[in-house]
Amino acid sequence: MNRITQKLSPSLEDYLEAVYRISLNGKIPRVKDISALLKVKTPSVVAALKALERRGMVVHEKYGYIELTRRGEKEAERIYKTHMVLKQFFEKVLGVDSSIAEEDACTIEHYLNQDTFDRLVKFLEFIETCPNQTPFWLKSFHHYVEEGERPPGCGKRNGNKKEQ
Amino acid sequence: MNRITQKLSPSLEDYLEAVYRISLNGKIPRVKDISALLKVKTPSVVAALKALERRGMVVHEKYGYIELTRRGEKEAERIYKTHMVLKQFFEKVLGVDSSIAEEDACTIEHYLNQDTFDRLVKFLEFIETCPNQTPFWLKSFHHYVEEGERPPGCGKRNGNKKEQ
DNA sequence: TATAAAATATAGTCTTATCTAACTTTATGG
DNA sequence: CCATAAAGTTAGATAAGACTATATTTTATA
Repeated sequence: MNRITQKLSPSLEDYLEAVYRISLNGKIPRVKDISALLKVKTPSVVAALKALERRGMVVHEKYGYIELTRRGEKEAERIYKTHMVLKQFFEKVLGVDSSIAEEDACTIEHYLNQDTFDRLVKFLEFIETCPNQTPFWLKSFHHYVEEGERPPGCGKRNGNKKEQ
Repeated sequence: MNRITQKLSPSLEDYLEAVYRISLNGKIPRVKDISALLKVKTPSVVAALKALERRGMVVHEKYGYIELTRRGEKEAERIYKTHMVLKQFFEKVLGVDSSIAEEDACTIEHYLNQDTFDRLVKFLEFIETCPNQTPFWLKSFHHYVEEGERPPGCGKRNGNKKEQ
């Protein structure tokens, strides 16, 4: 049976990511752990691992070890990074609850274009490298969300010079 | 056959949105238009319309008119709004190309939590209602993306007072 | 170390969503 | 007004991804 090169489906990406995350936690990934993490039954896991194996992403010996290949690890890393970036954005920028941010990140990670991802990374970078701990505009936005109006002094700088 | 109340699948949401968008353009939606818009074959459209009808979202008479129900229109509106908000964010904030922004919006619209959506709306609102045409920080971000470094004077305000 | 329990695997079913091929209805231009 | 083209529908195939029920293997324990 030849190897399949096609892009992974969202579902298979989830399984791959699960293997990766369990490994990150220092555990040896078992079918049961994956099934618990993704809330699916074990036969679904076995089927998915078989599909991932056909795609050269994991090695899975019957009743035995589950390991990422080089390719699988790189791919899982990419997905996981996207996940973390999205979660960070939802939580830290938009101020969404941690659990909802997690949920959204978990689905959207499969659909974000590379370019969009790159720019989102830059956006977070831009915020983090601000000379202030948290940029004033971001504090203002959070104030705006909580109070329904901009804080005093927000947007009083550059442009709109008449008002300064 | 009883009506199904379950949430629509991403695929059905796409069909519903397609009907809505064609109607918005002042056209009477035809199977062929939907198939062209979504790049699927006409039998897929017919099957989807049947499923949407079972869910009380459209009325479709054989060989005849396709119309949104009240419920269908409300739902389509919600999806379309999400689409537009996402596209706006990708394009205007992140600076992603129009076609990629469209593509990402088109998939992600199906997966965004209400709360995340609400905050994204507020975020765009926050930007649009800035006393300046475009907030300084947003210009700075775009500069940062283009040039690889923050423009002079970025982040020199409030907090970090020692450096001011 | 035999056996029960836990983990894993297989077989087979169901649903969703797509397709192609073939058929039916509607629209249109001589 | 009717022949033919265009549009729409039906039937049947296929693939993915989940499930249940059952079988098999491994592990733990009495």
